[in-house]
Amino acid sequence: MDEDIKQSLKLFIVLSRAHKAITEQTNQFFQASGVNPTEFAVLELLYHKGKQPLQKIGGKILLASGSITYVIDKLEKRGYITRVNSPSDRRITYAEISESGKEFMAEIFPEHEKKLHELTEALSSEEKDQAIELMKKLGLSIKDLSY
Amino acid sequence: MDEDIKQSLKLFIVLSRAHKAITEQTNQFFQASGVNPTEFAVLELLYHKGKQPLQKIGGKILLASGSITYVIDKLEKRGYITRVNSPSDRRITYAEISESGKEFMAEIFPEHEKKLHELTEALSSEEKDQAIELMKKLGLSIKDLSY
DNA sequence: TATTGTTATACTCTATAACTATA
DNA sequence: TATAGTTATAGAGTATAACAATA
Repeated sequence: MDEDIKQSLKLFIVLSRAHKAITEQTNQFFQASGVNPTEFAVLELLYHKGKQPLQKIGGKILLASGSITYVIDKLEKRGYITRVNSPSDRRITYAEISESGKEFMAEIFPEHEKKLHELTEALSSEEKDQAIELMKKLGLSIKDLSY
Repeated sequence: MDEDIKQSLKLFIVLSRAHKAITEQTNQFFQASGVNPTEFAVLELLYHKGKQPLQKIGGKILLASGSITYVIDKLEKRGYITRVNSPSDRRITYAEISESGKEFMAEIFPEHEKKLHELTEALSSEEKDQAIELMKKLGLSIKDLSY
């Protein structure tokens, strides 16, 4: 039992280190591309899932409404997204990725993927499948616990 | 090859989610205990490895020297650590955990471990060993890459 | 000259609360 | 009344640069 607890701590430590090692690299890449991780997350959402109400973006990225306004303002000033009014409910504003934003993502997203591929090449394809299963199981179980 | 790239992206996503799910819980625990993750990291270092030069702490936790001063000031004000001069090199200041800091860690560290154990109980002991091996391999390989 | 730690300063990100407008 | 988004404000945390003390 005591060994089990140490094992769980160990898992947390190696998981954290692996995550940190990867995100240090990706964040550096984001920064070199002129966006921060939050902005990239918003752009990725809009790029892959289409336009979204600001409220919903806040829900996915876990940001308060005032903070969303701030992030969306920045992306809009940079020309990567536009605000679009909802015709059916005039309280709602959508954020939609612009042509310029699409070009930006079309350029950096494949690089991001490629970088991730290189960063994880220590694992074979089989090991990655194993790791995916284990991390999925772990992540999902905790999401369930948090209610 | 294209599938391999998608697989790597998938691994990054599930790894990030699992990590986020866990750290959300641990950070909440830290906050309830009155410290932030950085402060906990410093305390843990001093608790388990003994006193350290401020410079070295900054290296481990990845903080600039000015930021270290800020963090150490906070912990010192709370009475969890003390500054100790080095007799051999008068430029150096050690941070050392105080009795009060030890008591604090003696109380919360086992809780932290227990919490981690509960959070990871979706995985069997064998699965955890697998996950530990995979994450270790991944994390170490990236550290090697970053030189 | 180089290194350690401090000070002063500024910036980024996020949260909170009060507000407007719409429903 | 409740919801969506904005504005104004504040705070935490971090970085940078200039500095003093020491090596």
